[in-house]
Amino acid sequence: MSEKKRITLDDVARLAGVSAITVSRALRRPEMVSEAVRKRIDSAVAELGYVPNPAARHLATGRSNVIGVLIPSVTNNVFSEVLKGIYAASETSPYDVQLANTRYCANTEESALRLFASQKPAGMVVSGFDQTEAGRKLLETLDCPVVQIMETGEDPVDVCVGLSHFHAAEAATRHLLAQGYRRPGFLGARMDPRTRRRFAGFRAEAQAAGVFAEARVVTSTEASSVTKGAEMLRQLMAQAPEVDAIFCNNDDLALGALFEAQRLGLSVPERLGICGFNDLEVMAVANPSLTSVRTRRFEMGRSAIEIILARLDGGWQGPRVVDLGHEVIARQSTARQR
Amino acid sequence: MSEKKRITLDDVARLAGVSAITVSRALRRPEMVSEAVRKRIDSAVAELGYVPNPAARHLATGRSNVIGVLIPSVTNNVFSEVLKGIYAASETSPYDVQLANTRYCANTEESALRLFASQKPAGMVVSGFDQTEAGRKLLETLDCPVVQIMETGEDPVDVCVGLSHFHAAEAATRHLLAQGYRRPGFLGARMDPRTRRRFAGFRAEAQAAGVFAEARVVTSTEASSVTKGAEMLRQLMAQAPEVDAIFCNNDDLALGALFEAQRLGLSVPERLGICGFNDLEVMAVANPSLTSVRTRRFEMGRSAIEIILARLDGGWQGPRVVDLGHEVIARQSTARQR
DNA sequence: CATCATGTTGACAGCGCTGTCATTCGTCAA
DNA sequence: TTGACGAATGACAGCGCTGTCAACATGATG
Repeated sequence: MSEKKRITLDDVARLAGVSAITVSRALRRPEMVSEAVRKRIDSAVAELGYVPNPAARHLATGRSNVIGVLIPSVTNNVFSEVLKGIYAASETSPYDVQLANTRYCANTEESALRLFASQKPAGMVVSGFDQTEAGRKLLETLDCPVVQIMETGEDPVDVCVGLSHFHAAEAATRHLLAQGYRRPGFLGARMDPRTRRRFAGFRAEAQAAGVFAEARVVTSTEASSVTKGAEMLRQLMAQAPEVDAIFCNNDDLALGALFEAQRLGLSVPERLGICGFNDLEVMAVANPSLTSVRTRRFEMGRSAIEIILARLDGGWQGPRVVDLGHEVIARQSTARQR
Repeated sequence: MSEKKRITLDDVARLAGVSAITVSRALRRPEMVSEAVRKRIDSAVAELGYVPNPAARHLATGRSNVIGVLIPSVTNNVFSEVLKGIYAASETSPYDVQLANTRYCANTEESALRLFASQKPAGMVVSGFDQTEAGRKLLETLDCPVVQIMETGEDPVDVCVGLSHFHAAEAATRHLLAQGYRRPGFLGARMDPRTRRRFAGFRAEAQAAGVFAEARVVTSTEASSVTKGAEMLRQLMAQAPEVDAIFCNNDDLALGALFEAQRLGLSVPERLGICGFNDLEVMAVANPSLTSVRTRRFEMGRSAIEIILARLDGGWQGPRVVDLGHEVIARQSTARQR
């Protein structure tokens, strides 16, 4: 019943009455083959249901059709949006996306990178700018398009697509101050490089206004989560009860903080203003709805792939640094009467 | 500076003073090579930083090192947990996971399957039992371990790991009834096969108790989301205001429904009981905390890969149907005074 | 001492494809 | 008419690895 034998170029060639190499050309650069022959080949391909063997192609060309993607976490909501964009853009391309999880560890990233390098990827997508030195060098010698996502930076390996977390956090803090809050605090979990830059933005803005206090900062090295947000708010209220607003380094923390504030009987936004980061879907629906900073995660993933495809196709005319920007979405959780 | 040349088996062989094939063996079946030679080879490998070329191996063996994973959605929280399990279990193995998105469409799934088939995957993970006929046949002739995840079924292609959505929904409904709710409703988005089975479980249990009413069912073909949950509750309250409890086909809907209930001034759990499905992390922290049905999604992903690895390694002694079960986690949102 | 099983190593071909030539043939200018 | 040239096609080798089988050494056996 099931024919186990693989259908090869030769089979197609025989059926079409041409040589294998011509079939190969007809498939890859149809313009090099006369129309008559191309038609014969196309119908032979269809008749036999021929599918090229990527491994053989890889071996012959020394190039794989893999686009490697290095992200710190598969589960984090933020990255899952990015991934969605990546898959959306790559689906119709002849390239395969291959994911590796760096777990927020530069060394893990480096070894994953090394593994990808051995496959001669068609392109690479990596998160941020905080590679190890060897990792960075590896990326530079990879000889394929490399897109750094999640943030913007001065000197990308090749191209980067993201936003300035520092500026975004500044804007969020500015919003809190504009709403009349005067004793802002900060909740930050995981404290990866981008979280740290957000903290720096918060601090810079708060210090400029003369309202920064170390006691109103609660951080954790653990992963962020809704539960964590609740815990951290409790801790913050214990150590700095005067706090009147919080900037959370992401939406999970903000949501957890909201729930906990309700349990503690702190009215939001009157007694406590809450601002998250990323603007996950839940923020708009929560009760009260939660202020957040919108980041364009889906677009980040999508353009990363689109840039790679454009590069591979000859041209990418865009700039080396693509800033997708940010937008503070003010909602009930910071809508205090001034 | 950067040596572009690939290091091959031959290079290692030359340095170790043996033939290429011996190096190949030392790497794949060390027990077939004498200890002295193995040591020389190992140090040559280390010295040169040799990394095997998977494409060449694939071509020579006719087998790739790819484990194909077909899931309906990359973003859905449920699958991201499963993915995490998959990545966790495959990370240390020599196999590469490759993902394809079926978008809840059997035809998309079939063509992805066809693509994978052409790569001779080492193993396949697919979601559920609702393949097209051709898809099912393809899986059967794939000649590699195939694990169906997300649900249990009578006749898996090979092995399946999941739970009975019907029974889980029955249990949730039983819980609502045991809490004294008498006019239960159902909120269901996306209505994929598993959602439908959950609905069937809800209906069966409600009908058995004589409390099922078609008017208290709200469904949608759109994807589920927190926003959707809010919308659907509003619709339900409009068309069947007598409803006193809802079973939501997943947690996003339940959370959205909770927020909307608060906005509508419906007290939870007194006026309205809410039960979700999957027990995402947020359920325990919400205020009030939300009852849900815990499913072991991480384990599903992990065991799928473990089963494949065991199969490839010679033996998988376990059953063909692995039921990971379910557990109703009762929380405040259904804790009504009887 | 011949015989044989066992353990270790190597030679060789070939997986399916493509890069690099070489070849053929028709066309057009001189 | 001739030569030159470009377009279309093909022959061949080889990408890096492994399956198969042969060769060899070793020590046990009769």
